[in-house]
Parts: sequence; C-alpha cells; structure tokens
Amino acid sequence: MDKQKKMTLTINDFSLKETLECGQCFRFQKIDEFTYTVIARQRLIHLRQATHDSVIFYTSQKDFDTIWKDYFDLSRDYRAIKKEISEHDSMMQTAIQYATGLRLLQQEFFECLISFILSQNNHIPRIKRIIETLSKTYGTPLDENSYAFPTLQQMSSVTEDELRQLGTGFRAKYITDAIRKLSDNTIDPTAFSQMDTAKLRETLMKIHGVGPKVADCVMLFSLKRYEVFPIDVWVKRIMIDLYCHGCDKSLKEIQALAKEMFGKNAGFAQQYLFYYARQNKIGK
DNA sequence: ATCCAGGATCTCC
DNA sequence: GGAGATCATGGA
Repeated sequence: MDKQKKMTLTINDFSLKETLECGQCFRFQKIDEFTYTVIARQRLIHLRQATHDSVIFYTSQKDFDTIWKDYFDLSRDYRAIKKEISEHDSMMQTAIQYATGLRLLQQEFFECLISFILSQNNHIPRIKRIIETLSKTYGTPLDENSYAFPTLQQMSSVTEDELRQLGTGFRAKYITDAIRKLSDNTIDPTAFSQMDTAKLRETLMKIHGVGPKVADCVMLFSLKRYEVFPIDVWVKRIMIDLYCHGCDKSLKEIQALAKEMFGKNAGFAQQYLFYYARQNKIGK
C-alpha cells in the first residue's frame, strides 16, 4: 500500500469490528482480526485497528476529511450519548459494554434503502452476497474484483426478471417499485429534510415492500433520524427479555417504551441492544 | 434434510 | 385492526 496515503487517527469510542460487524452495513470484508476493507460512497478503503484507540485509514487526508470522517461519524461525542441512554438503566449499561466502540455509519440513502429491502426475511450472509452481485452487475468497477454499489441512475432500467435471476426472490418487485418511485419523483429525497420523522416514515412506506422496520433502518442509517428505534426479531426478543421479563408486548408498546427510555437517542440504544442480543443469542 | 432469516403483504375475521 | 399464512432462496 502507498505509504503517502496512510493516516493514523487517535479517537475514543471507535472500534472497526463493532462498527462494521454490528449489522448496520453489508459491504465490508474482514481481512484479519484488525484489518478490513469497506466499500461505500463509490469508493473502497482499507482500514486497520492499530490500538484500542487508534485506527489507520489508508487514504489521503483529503478523502478522509471529505468522506470517511463523515461516513464513520467521527465527529460525534459517543461518550455523552452512552452516558445519556444508560444513566438510569443498568440493562443498557450491560449492552453497551459489549460494543463500546460502535458508531452509526452515515450511509448513502439509495444503497441503504435497497439493502434493507433485501434484508427482509433473509440471512445476513445471503444479503451480503446478493448486494455483491448487484454491485458487480450494475455498479462501477473500483479495482479487479470490487464494485461500487450501483446508483439509482445505473439501476434505472433494471427489470424485475433480471433481479430475480440475481437471486433476490420475491423482493425483486419491491426493488423495481423503489427505483420507479425515485425515478419519477413520486418520492423525492430532496424533500426529506423538511419532513418530520413521522411524515418521512410514511413517505418511505409508500414503496411496496418497505414496512416500519425497513423504513426505520433507512432513516437511522442514512437519514440521520437518530430518534427512531427499528424493531426486528432480535430487538423485540431482547426488549421483552430485559424490560418485561418474558411477557408479550406488541411492536407499538415496545416502540413507546423505547421512546420513553431513550428519547432522541433511541437509535443508538437500538444498535447497542441489537449487537448485544445477537452476540449473546438472546432468546435463541 | 429441514429450518429459518435484521419483514411485509395479503387474506381472513 | 389484529392474527395467520405466504413469499424465494440458500446457508446452517
């Protein structure tokens, strides 16, 4: 690797492993215990966890400043967030202990939307494989065997049949519907910033195949709506396990409980809980 | 082999 | 408006 293009960053609360492997993103490759490659924002980057509180970015200062600092959410004070969501909650303190260096990536909207449409009723390894296939088929080559996630433009004339042949299954029609509604301005991302979260959620759910969970993931992982609390099977299990000792609760009740406990930082809380639940196979 | 996956939709009442 | 079946596919 080019020695000129390498910079070491010292920062607290940042673990590559926890941030990349917590289930929020799909386009990373683990090279060894400390080294990863990540593809995002039409680029590929190599990274290495040097010490507990430092990470090497194999990139230029310019790309770090304009892209990766933002992508890895490195300007945010996670210590303060962790303190806030766990102050009166020993359960959350326990969950956070399992991923003290987890940060919420700022992913691109289109990639995030398609990825989480694909995630429904699917396994993470298979989701990753399908996304790789989509990128290889429609995306821009980055090196010999790496491809950027395709843009909306690059997927604008994709057909449902094509997508089915790539293994997307029943989700193919959902993806073409998303592409259609974004291309013909039925849904206009430039209007998102002036919508409140409820309105934005409702707008995203106009896409066939986007329900509450996928809409919440897209808002949390790519639209900076940190107050949302996506509830999947893992989060439901751990919320019931931790906060009502095995009783049954509806999604609405869990949603309300999360809002009450974690407020504007519910999304961060959700991600710590998800990681903890999956690591410990809570409820399985 | 058979189960099941970071759900959503359709159908039923 | 809530419960239950159904959906494509392949890794475990």
